[in-house]
Amino acid sequence: MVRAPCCDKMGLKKGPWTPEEDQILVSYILKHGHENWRALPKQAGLLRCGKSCRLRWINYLRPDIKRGNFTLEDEETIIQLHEKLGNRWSTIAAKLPGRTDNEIKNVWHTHLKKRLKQYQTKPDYVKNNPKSKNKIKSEPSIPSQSSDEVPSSLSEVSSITDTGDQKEVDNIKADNMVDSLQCLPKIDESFWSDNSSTLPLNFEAVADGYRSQVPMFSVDHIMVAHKNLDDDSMEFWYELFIKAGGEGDSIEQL
DNA sequence: AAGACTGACAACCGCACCTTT
DNA sequence: AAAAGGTGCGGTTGTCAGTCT
Repeated sequence: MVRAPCCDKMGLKKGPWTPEEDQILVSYILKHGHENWRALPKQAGLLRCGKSCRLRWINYLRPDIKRGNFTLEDEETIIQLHEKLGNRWSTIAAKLPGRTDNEIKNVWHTHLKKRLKQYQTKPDYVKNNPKSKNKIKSEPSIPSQSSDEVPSSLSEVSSITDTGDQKEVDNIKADNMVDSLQCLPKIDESFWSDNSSTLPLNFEAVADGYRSQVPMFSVDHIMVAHKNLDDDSMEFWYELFIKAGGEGDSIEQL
């Protein structure tokens, strides 16, 4: 089946997104969700293709995205998973909540691949001598082939990919999704009246649940969903929230 | 000071898979 | 069962800021 690229249509904008476009997209998704990416730009009044909107939302605008530097632990996880899974960035991203496949892919190509290469060219006595560990503190550890030293989930993935059984890999993916969803609270009335500090930060899921169950956002819910945001980000999201039809007090009053 | 180079990251493209008709 | 359309994924490119010469 041959399909014309969706952006070939005349008049569709390409390239970097402007803050105005971001605002339109976020505001639209907060209000209506994203059931149909292809139809979304037209309905939202954006001169972009659906694919571009989806990418922008997933890689940049989604509120549950962790911005900023990767920790050493994150980097080690990526290296280990890459060792097991290869370039399956979305599967790797599923293991790192808040990180996107694109971000991980970029980090791999710009930092980790290079660093791993440097590490692998180090003499064996540097790699193997425990006393030299401090000297190479910033270097990622080479993943062990021993299953004893690999987290159970990793050895599981390893054994599955070794057999090349795609179905089982997909099952693991699905399990990861289930794990993520289990971290979310049940969204009912008590959820919205209880500002528990253990609430998750997956705003997309929270918003989806909220949209389907409650008629209008309240600023308390945004605060709950975004309790990890700094003041500037909070203000940004609050403005969008109000534009999307939300109701509530100003941030300063909370 | 200015042009060249490099690294980081956002965004695009094409393909494959999945779902719907 | 097959065609059509939508979505997700991975590879690649484009852009921009910082550094070097």
